[in-house]
Amino acid sequence: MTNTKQKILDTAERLIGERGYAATSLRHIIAEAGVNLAAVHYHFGSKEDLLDAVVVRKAAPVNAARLARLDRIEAEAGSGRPDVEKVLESFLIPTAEMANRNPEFVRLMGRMHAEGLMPLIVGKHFQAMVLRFVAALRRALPGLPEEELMWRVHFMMGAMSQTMCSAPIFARMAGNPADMEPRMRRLVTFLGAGFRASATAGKEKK
Amino acid sequence: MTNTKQKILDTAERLIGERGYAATSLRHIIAEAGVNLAAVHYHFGSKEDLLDAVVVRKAAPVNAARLARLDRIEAEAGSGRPDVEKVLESFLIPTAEMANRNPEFVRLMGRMHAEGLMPLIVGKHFQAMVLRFVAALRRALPGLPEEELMWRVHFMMGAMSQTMCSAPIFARMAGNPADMEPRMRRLVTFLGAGFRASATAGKEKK
DNA sequence: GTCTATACTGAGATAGAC
DNA sequence: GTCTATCTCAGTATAGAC
Repeated sequence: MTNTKQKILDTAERLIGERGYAATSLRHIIAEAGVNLAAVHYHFGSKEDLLDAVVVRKAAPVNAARLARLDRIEAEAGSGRPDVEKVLESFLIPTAEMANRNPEFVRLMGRMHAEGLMPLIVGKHFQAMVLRFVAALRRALPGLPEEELMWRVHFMMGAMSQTMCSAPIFARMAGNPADMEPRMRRLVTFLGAGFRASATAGKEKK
Repeated sequence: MTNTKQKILDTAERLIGERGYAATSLRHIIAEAGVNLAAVHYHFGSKEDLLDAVVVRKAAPVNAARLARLDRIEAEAGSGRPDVEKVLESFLIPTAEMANRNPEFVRLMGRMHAEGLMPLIVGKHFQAMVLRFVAALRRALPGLPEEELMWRVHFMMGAMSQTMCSAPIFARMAGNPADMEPRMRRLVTFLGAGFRASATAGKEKK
C-alpha cells in the first residue's frame, strides 16, 4: 500500500470518528493528510468507498474473533444444542473486547450507526458471518419457527447497533463509554430471554 | 397555513419518503411543489427544520394514541402493577395502526431510521412521552434496578426502530411491508421476555 | 407578511497534463 | 501515481417586489 493511500485511510478514520461521515469533507481529510483531493478518487473511487475501506480495516479483526468463539462453542456442543447465551456472547463480546483495546473503533462504529450507514456496510461485508450465527441460533432453538427466528435476529441487530453507539440521551449512564463489556453482558441476558420466549405466547391471546 | 407552506410540506413528505432525506434536495422539492427555493427558508428556516415539521405532523397522532392507551392501562392497574406486555403494546401497536391507515408514515419513519435521524427527532419531540413509558415500565417491574431498566429501554428502542424500517436484507420476509402489526406483536413477546429476565442472571456467572 | 430572483460558499467528482 | 483546473450541484443568505 502506498504512503498516500495509508495517510488517507488513517486521517479519514480519525476525522470520521471525531465528526461523523457526512460532516467530514474530503477536502478536510486531504488537508490534514497533506495529499491531493484527486488522490482520494484515484485510490478509492468515491467518498463512500473510502468509508468502506476504513470500516473494513477496523471490523475484520472483530469478525475473526466472533467466528473463532463460535467455532469453539459449536465444537463443545458437538451434536447437541449450543447454549443460546453462549452464541449471543460470541457475537457481542468481541465487540466489547475490540472497544477496550481500540477506543476509536467504538467511536467509528457509533458514528456509522448514528448516521444509518451500518446496514449498507453490514450487507456488503458481514452478511456471511451473520448467516453463520443465524445457523447456530437455529440449532440452539430447534422449536422456534424459522420466521420467528429471523425476526428475533432482526430485533437483536437493532438492539445491538443501538447499544454500540452511546446515544446522547443515554450518555449520562454510559460510564466509561469505551467499556462496552458490562452493557454487552446486560444485552446478552436481555436477548437470551427474548430468544427463549415461546413463539406463540403473544399470539394466542386473540 | 398558507398554500405554499402546505405544498412544501406535502411534497417534502412524499419525496423524502421515496428517496430519503440526504438524497432529496430542496431544489427537487421546490420544483415538484412549484414554489420558490427561498420560500422553504422563509417558512422553515433550514432543510433540517423542514424535516422536523414533516415528521412531527406524522408522528403527533401516533404519540397521542400511545398516551391514550397508556392512560387506559394505568387506570386499569390502579395502584397495582401494570402488565409489562400491555405497556409495551401501548407503545408499539399504535405505530402499526398508523402504518395500516397511512403507509407513507412507515416509509418516512423507516427512512429517518435508516439515515440515523431518529435520535435527533426523538430527542426533540418524543422525550416526554418516552419518559412516561419508562415510568410505567418501572412500576411494572419494581424489582429491576434502575440502571438495568434504562439499558433495557435502550435495547427496546433499538429493536423497535430497526423493526419499523424494512431493511433490504429482511425485505423478503416482510410480507406486506405496510402491515406492521404482526411484527410488532412478535416484538412485544420478545421484549416482554427480555424485560422480565432476572437482572443478575448474566452477571453471577463470573 | 409572503414570496421571488439572484448570488455565495463549499461539496464530490472528473479530465487531462505531467 | 499525482496534481491542477474545472464541472455540477448542494444548502444558505439577502435584497427587494408585492
